[in-house]
Amino acid sequence: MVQEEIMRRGPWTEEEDVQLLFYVKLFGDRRWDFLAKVSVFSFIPNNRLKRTGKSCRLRWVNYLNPDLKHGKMTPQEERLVLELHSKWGNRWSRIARKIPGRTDNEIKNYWRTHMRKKAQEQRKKCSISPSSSSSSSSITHEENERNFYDTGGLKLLQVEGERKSSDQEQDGKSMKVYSMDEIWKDIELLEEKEEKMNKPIMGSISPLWDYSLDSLWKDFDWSSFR
DNA sequence: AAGACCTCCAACCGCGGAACG
DNA sequence: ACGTTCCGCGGTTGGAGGTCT
Repeated sequence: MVQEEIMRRGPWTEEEDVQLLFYVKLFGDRRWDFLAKVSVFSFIPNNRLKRTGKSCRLRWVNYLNPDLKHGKMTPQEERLVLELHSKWGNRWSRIARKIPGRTDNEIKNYWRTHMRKKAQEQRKKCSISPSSSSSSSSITHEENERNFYDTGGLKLLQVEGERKSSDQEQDGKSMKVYSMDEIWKDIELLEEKEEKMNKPIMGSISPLWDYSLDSLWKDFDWSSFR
């Protein structure tokens, strides 16, 4: 299609963000393809959003949505991710739904980088103590690392004695680490503190976000949104 | 100082499934 | 029932910025 040829790709500009916010405000955050198509034919030349519906949705879901938190994962959130991943595996969107303000992409990225680190540390341990890799095991370190991602790092975490395994869960034995209630309580406490101090504890917010997009939120009347 | 390497994360791709005509 | 369109998900990639040597 000719239209696809003029579609922009790559990083979003601030101008595009503003345009997307405008169209989301106008049409809601559901009909992405429609939104993208309509925006291309805008009568206002500078307001034409040359992006696919898919790209628009991604930008909104992962960045522009005002419900999102930005910044580092808190220890509470990290624990929650571990807990939920051990339960559900790589069901990122499902995990994300249980962690307010975090996206599946964010959690996925977090998991990949942090769990890779853990896997590498584990690999080091393996190489230091070759006895641990018995001759009966034909699993290479690379495979081990891959297994770590695929299984949610359960095997390696078991070695570390940090977390319970889903196998155990299936056996009906539950090794208590942190209950969901405890985690949620932790988050609530943290948020309470945050309110009292009138200062966000939940991660550092990107200066760009703070600086340029803040004004956008003010301009939009989110209460009437959808 | 500078090049190599690493980490992080935004964005893309491909696929499956739901919705709709 | 079937084909088409759209949406959402999980996996992957690439670039920017940071750290190491």
